[in-house]
Amino acid sequence: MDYDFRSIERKWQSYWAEKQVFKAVEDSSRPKFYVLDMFPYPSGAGLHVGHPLGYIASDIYSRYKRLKGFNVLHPMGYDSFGLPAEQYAIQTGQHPEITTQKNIARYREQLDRIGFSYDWSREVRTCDPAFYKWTQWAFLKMFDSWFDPSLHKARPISELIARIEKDGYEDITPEKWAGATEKEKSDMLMNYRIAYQGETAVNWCPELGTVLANDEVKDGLSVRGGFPVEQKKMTQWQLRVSAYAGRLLDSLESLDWTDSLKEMQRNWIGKSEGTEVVFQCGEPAFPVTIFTTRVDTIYGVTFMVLAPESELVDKLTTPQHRAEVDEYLQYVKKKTERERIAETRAVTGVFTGSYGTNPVTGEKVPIWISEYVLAGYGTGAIMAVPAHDSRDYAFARKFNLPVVPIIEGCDVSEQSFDAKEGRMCNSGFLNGMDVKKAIEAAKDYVEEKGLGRRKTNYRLRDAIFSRQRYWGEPFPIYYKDGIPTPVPFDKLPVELPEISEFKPTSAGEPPLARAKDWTYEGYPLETSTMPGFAGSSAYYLRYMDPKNPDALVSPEADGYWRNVDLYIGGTEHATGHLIYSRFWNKFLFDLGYVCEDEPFRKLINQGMIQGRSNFVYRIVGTNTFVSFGLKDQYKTTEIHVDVNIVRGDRLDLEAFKAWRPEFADAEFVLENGEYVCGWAVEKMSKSMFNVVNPDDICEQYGADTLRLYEMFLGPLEQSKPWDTKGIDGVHRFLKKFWRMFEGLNDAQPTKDELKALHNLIGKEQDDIENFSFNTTVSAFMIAVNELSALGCNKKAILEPMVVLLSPFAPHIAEELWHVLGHEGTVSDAKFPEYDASLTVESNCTYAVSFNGKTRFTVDLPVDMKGPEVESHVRALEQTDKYVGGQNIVKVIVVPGKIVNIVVK
RNA sequence: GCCCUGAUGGCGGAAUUGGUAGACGCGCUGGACUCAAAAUCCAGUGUCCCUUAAAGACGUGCCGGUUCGACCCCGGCUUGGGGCACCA
Repeated sequence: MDYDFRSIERKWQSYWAEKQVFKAVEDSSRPKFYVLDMFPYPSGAGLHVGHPLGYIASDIYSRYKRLKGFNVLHPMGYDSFGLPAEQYAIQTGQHPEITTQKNIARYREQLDRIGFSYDWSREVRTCDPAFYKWTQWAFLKMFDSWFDPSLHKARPISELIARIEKDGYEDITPEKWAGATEKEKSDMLMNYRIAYQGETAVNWCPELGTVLANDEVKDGLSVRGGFPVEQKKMTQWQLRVSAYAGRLLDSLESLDWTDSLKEMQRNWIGKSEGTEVVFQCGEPAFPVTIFTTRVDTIYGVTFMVLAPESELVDKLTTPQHRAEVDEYLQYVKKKTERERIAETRAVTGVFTGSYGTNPVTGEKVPIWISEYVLAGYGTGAIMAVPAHDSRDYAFARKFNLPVVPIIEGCDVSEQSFDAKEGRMCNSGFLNGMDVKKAIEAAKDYVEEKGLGRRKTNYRLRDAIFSRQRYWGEPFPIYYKDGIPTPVPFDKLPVELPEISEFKPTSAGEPPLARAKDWTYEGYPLETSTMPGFAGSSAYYLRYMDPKNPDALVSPEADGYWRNVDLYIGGTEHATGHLIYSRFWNKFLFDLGYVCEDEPFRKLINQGMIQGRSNFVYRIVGTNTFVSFGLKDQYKTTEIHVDVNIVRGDRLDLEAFKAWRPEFADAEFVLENGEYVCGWAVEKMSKSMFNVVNPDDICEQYGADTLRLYEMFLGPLEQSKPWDTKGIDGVHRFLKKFWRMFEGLNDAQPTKDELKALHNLIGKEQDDIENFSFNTTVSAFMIAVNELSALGCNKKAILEPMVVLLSPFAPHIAEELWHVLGHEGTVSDAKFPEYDASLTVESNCTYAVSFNGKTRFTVDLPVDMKGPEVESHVRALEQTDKYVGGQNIVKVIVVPGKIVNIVVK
């Protein structure tokens, strides 16, 4: 009987689907385990062989956990709102809904062929109104909340109102509040809401006609599409993510994520502890607060700088300098973000004509304006210490401002001295102190004298939440007499309206402005939509209770599944989705809707699978192609050739002629009768003709082979090129395993057979827990080689082997499970018990050497590990028989060979 | 510029974390089976010296150090990948 993987896989895939084998049901008698994949955006191109890598890994882990007795939740869905579908709609007029549904169907088909153990009854789609109802709900909850800085958590806005009415809050007195109009009250509260509307400089992408979040922009270009992005001041919905910066940073500690990913988040959040200091500025003088992390350098201040966008610019510009300043502001305004990056570190600026007073020295320093100071960070104003800050230094040199060093012996003739080391000088009460001490002493001094206070700043900005687009969640907000007002919860969802065209209106309004009757109770609804990350921020919660019409997730379901135990996905979401989701979850946690503060306990980033491209070499001016080894004898051009007509770097000549009409009459210069192609590792993409479709692999080798091979390719977290060449090895292994079931018998296993099996059990358990799937596959091959060399076809050995294989190659495992005479499914089996004593021989004689010379022999159990052997030999030492009273420092064992004893 | 991260045969990669470097797979070479091919099986396969073997020497990007012992730890480079980049 041959290994007919096609019919086996078809059979078991439909069995799993019909019997709903992987349906997860809350069950408090069993421990839960939640394994999640980052759900895909269903693009038109379909899946290539690189996409399922993480899905296969998470599936193996899920199936393994099931064998270990866990109640596993392993769902899948689609992140189905987004720009590509809408861009496609604008070009073709095809409704995004239609293309999205089509792409989802195609994705599902491809996923199903690989044999995943998803509970499809829990599928979610972010573009489904029943799903985005809860995205809108969360937004309204944020609108209806404020961040209480004394509690460090979100509270209902009603509590803030009560507090204002009673005692006032910040600059809102009870009298001011009582006398305000509805509109004025709404404006005041906007400054505190977690979801709020505010005017800020935003990333505006004219080509896409929308604003973008910081993580959606790279090098001044949009991540989607690569279009230029410029800074523009606009009123937009925003989420007060920055309020959570401290908590997002602190609880990073508790997460089981890779260091590099945590580091990326730390950098993105960008905590810096410093001091705010007040300088009296202008004429007549008024206070200006600056932020610095180096108050200790305050004696070295020789000028101040304002951001061009700062409100202080206008106040501090003297009439004599007005024209010059205006000209500079115009110049800055015209520049796009991209130009700013292109002219890196071009030093520009202008003098305001005003002076500020150093509160410590009483000295007057000039106030300048420069684009190197950012309006959005700190206070938009700085004190400049050119001797000890490289940016201030460059500015001082350009505009001939004085440079005053305040650290003993530092040389500032060529560059600034930025290091926080040395001894202070020229600094009054700080003189003689070590810099690190001086930083603290200066902070204390400033606070004591009432000149300023300690302050922690974060780089993390609030998230811009509006997109001037169609294919996203509509805001449940309408404008009643110009006041943003929430649509009541029981009227959610606010469904996306049908529109005729998906472009912005000619007046530049978002596409929703085209919708007929886009109103609520006669008032206009918000016309922008939510960004892509809105729908993906809480989807993992919805999987816990996907059909619930009354809550995002019921307290029962949430209390059982709690949070994601294992999350697998790409590193590209490090500063986007993974920050927003954590923020979103913390917000819901504050309000008591979820029971865990963090959404993803452990996170693994799978590496990318790159493409391996092949090339042919056409002799210039001909239609003759020369083989790789001979190409240097001719003048050739390198042409990408479809990797699917190349096998082992040998070109299929007939397939090549049929590939493109222009190659139909191609001629070849061969070496040893073959055409050898060149190759290179590149990104997997259509244009490189190196895309390998998982469907083709499933057709040719089967899903089990694909799964094993993707894991065998290398460590999960590492990027590696796909090379179909090696796949025969794992396919051969499966065939070999299959053949072992011919002549199955009930004989008692021998010791060697048991050893091979238990070695594998131990190895697989360790490896899977460490996500080292590639070495597990190797271990399997070793075990099967050993067992087949022993001629083993005994049930007692093969039955546990089938269970061990089932997470990796589930289809063949199910089939063999039935060959062994079982009913039901192998996923109901138990993971075999590991008996360590079986994997080793009882005793072994070692030569004991000291400094390379054999001293004596000793009998030791071979499974003794280093420390055990050490204590064993130490015990021998007590008898004074072996080492002659010398002190043993360390004992090293190499099985079957030498024990090296280090003595003192 | 700063922060992560990697570098091991012809190739993908192992190495119990300081203890036999190169597991496993691919490829290659030779052999068995076959009229032949495919499939399958067996043997060999880091480099150098050598007709071969034994034996030996060398060998984990480079230079140096610690150690009885280093792919692993320390210092200094070279280089691939990723992230951040006027954040005061």
